[in-house]
Amino acid sequence: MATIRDVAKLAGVSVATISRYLNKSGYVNVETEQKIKKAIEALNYEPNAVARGLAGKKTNTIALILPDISNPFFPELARAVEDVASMYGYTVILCNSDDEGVKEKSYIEVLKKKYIDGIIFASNTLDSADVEQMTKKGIPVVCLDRVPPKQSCSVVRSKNREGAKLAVEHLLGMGCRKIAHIYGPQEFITAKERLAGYEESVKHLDWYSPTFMIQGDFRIEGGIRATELLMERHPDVDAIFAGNDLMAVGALKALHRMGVQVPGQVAVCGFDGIGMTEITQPELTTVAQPIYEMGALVSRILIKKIEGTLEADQTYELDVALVPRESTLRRNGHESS
Amino acid sequence: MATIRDVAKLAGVSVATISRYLNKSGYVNVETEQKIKKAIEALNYEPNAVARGLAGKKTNTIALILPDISNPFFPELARAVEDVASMYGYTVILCNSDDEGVKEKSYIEVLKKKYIDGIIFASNTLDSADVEQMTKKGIPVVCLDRVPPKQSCSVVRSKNREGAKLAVEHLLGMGCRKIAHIYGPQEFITAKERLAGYEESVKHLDWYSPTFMIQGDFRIEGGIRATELLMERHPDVDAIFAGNDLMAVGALKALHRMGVQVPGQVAVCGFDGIGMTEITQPELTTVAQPIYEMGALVSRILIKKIEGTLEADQTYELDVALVPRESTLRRNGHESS
DNA sequence: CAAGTATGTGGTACCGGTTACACATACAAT
DNA sequence: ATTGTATGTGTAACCGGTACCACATACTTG
Repeated sequence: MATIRDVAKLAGVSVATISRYLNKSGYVNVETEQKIKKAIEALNYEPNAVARGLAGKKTNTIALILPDISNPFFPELARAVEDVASMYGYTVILCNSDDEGVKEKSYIEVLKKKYIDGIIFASNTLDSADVEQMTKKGIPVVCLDRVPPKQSCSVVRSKNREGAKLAVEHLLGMGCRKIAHIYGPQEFITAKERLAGYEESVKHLDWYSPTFMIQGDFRIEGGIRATELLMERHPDVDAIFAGNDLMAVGALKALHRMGVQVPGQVAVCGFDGIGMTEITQPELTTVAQPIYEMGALVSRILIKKIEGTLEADQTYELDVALVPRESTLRRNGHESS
Repeated sequence: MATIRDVAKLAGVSVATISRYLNKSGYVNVETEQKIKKAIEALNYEPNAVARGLAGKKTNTIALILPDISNPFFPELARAVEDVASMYGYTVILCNSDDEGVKEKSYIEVLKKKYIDGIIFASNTLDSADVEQMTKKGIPVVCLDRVPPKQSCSVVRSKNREGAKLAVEHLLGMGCRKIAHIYGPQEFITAKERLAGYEESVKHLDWYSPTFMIQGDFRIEGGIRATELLMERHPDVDAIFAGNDLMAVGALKALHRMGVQVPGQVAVCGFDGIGMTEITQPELTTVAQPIYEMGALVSRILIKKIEGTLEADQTYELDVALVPRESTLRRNGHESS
């Protein structure tokens, strides 16, 4: 591998000139430029990114810390992040935290040592102190969907509360009368907000009772168990709004096992808009987040922060959209109990 | 951030000694060791990975090049790769090639400049010349499921041909009489081998005809179209073996739309064992590859190659297993045509 | 007692870039 | 003629480590 000094020698100029040429910083004579071009060509020279990183403290690398890439929500997000990053010349490091603080911290340690340019957090646990510490040290951070208590970094999120309301309204519009909610772990702000949105939408209804709200775990298994519990407790529910799609899938599975017709007897609505919702039978109505857009946005924001094009930290709230599918399809408003 | 020179000064020794201490290379007196420890503690010193990379040409970073992380086969794989990598102190860079040679090459360029320690290819296009060129330059490469023509690197794959036979035998055992196959793009060796396995298993049967083999695209959409075509051409098939799970899902969808009962009228079997197979209705029988194990293995092999613990390139063939589920469940052997 | 070996440490070149600064020249404005 | 500004280039320190080599001691061993 040729080095910048080889190029300098061959072109008959100094390394400084080569460097200026490469980075388009400072003056370079047109003729000199030609000579340099030829030399680079001849030597097949490629500047060494590590040396650049050391000298310039910039590695063109960002990290994406998420709970688990095998969670179906994240692949699309990761794809978006990487697409945008590579468009801007950045490389993406993947980290699975399992939502464990210890793992997150240890990743951060390593990433700092590697002069990573910035971090995207789609993982939960770290508090605003951690984030502040990062930004203090000059490492830009952008959070996704999980807000540190005090606003200490840019955040991209979507309208969970509104989404939950959309879901409830849709179900009501479909003629459902008793709508239960399976909510996710309350450490997750998304779970909390969706629950809040649900509660707000239904608390004024005459059938309302806290017993219609059941805890799940944001995974299929938890959706199954919650549904079993729910149907035992309230055989009269005619709709389930799950806090995410995985639990909705669980609900579908559980109902199917119990021989309950979906949407005939019970309608089911999820949240997130992951691809899975299109392959269930019946296909799942869901409140879709613009997952790809979120990833692309979060990536773009991070890069802007890195490159100094972005001033203040900001929160970006993206719209969600109800995607009506078969799992909530009812002919008219009067099939319920 | 403290540097090694700061530590040296505080501990009253030279940087060489600090370096020896850090890397456990060469002698360090026990007392000196104590002093160094204290100094490191006091300064909160963390060795700079980039500087190390430059000096030692080792970055403790590997790259995973795959077609698309949003393809449901890959998240689990990526997770396994990253788990093992992080266990050994390596960091993983994610690259989506979309199976396009241009993108692959451009990733490789960047990765080389970054002194990446090794690459895992789960992407298709590059030929053995490319791979050889890499290994010549000292960058270890391990391929997954996609074999370069000439063995020029270690390969992890699974028994596609045998898997296809398992599938056919299973379907025959379930009493199916006319088994069709939707095969994937023949650029993929996996598609080719599965098709070959199918053909071998059925060609001696009296109903055998090439018209039972239909091209798909390894995605849901292609599975749907292939199934439509197939059912039109052969309304008498009673089983579909799809070359991967996504196409099997497509088959399921298409059959459902046509009002064909699964498994009653047509049994469906997939290949891969992705999570999706458990959420379809009916749940999908599939020939499962040990996806996580494959990822873990490929990662472990790469790291061994990097660290020189591994001598010769080798091909690892992993077993597949038929996972019988509802989509092929038939009471007895005589429901067919 | 001389030579050999294990232990312990420091000096410094090097990895391959970036960049501050000094210096040189050309041309325009005062 | 003098000052100023834009253009163009080179020297060398620096980023923060690694590692080769020289050198100093302390014990063995023949």
